Amino acid sequence: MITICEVSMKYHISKDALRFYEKEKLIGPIRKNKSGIREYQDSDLERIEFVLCMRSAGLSIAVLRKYLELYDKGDNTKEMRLNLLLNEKKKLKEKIKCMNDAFKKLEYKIKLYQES
Amino acid sequence: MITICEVSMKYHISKDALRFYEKEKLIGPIRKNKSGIREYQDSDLERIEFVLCMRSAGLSIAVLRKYLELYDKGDNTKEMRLNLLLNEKKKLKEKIKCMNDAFKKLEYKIKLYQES
DNA sequence: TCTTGACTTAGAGTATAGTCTAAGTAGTAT
DNA sequence: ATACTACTTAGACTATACTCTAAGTCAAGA
Repeated sequence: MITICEVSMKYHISKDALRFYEKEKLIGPIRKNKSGIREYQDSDLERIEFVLCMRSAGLSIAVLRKYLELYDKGDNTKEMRLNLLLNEKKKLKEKIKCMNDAFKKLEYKIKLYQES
Repeated sequence: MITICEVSMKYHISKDALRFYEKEKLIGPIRKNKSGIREYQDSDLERIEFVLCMRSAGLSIAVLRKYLELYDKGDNTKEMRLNLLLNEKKKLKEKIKCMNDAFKKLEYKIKLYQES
């Protein structure tokens, strides 16, 4: 049972973003106390970690919602989920390759500056 | 002397984006013929390649404009340009590391699916 | 009791990076 | 001459992912 403020600090993400992710069904619905205040459980935190990790990899809100929707539908969506993940993995691999290439070019450009 | 259509196909980028980059001062101003049609020179293409490469690395339009602005101002902006590039390189390195971590987690997740 | 501060909501606003539309022009094909 | 196609412009619109605002509730401290 940890508050939105604590979750926000723990993961360096805004409270607004946490509520936004909940509205977009990436997490939650988070349990609320009698005053309507969110109380995050350990299971919520795991899901938040997963979402943040995948977001940092560039997976879109829409793709994550799709995945988590399937997940919540149960076991017979496993193959669809796997395919979705494989597809995202492929895209991510491309992207990383692309960024590595750009990184090398940037390094080279910097080297030229430092030589002159 | 190559047309916007050819440049667009060569680099797999829309004609709108090419005009947008020009408006944002990332490229050009591109020479135009007496009818007002753009005619891209080799030097334009080099700049386009640089811009696309850096965009694929995640450098923002604003950062690129800043860099190219300094570049067009001449030699005494060299140190500022170098610092700008070093800063972007640092950010890029972080981002790539972050994406690699996420990639590994994605792979692990996929492995779990494939084992079950 | 009153104020303070942190929370709540719905919905408006922002930043980034294009993308699309409308209206017009120029050169070519019939 | 007329139609067609590709180009031009300014400016409106879109998608994504938040971020902010306004109005209100609740619990605790002075």
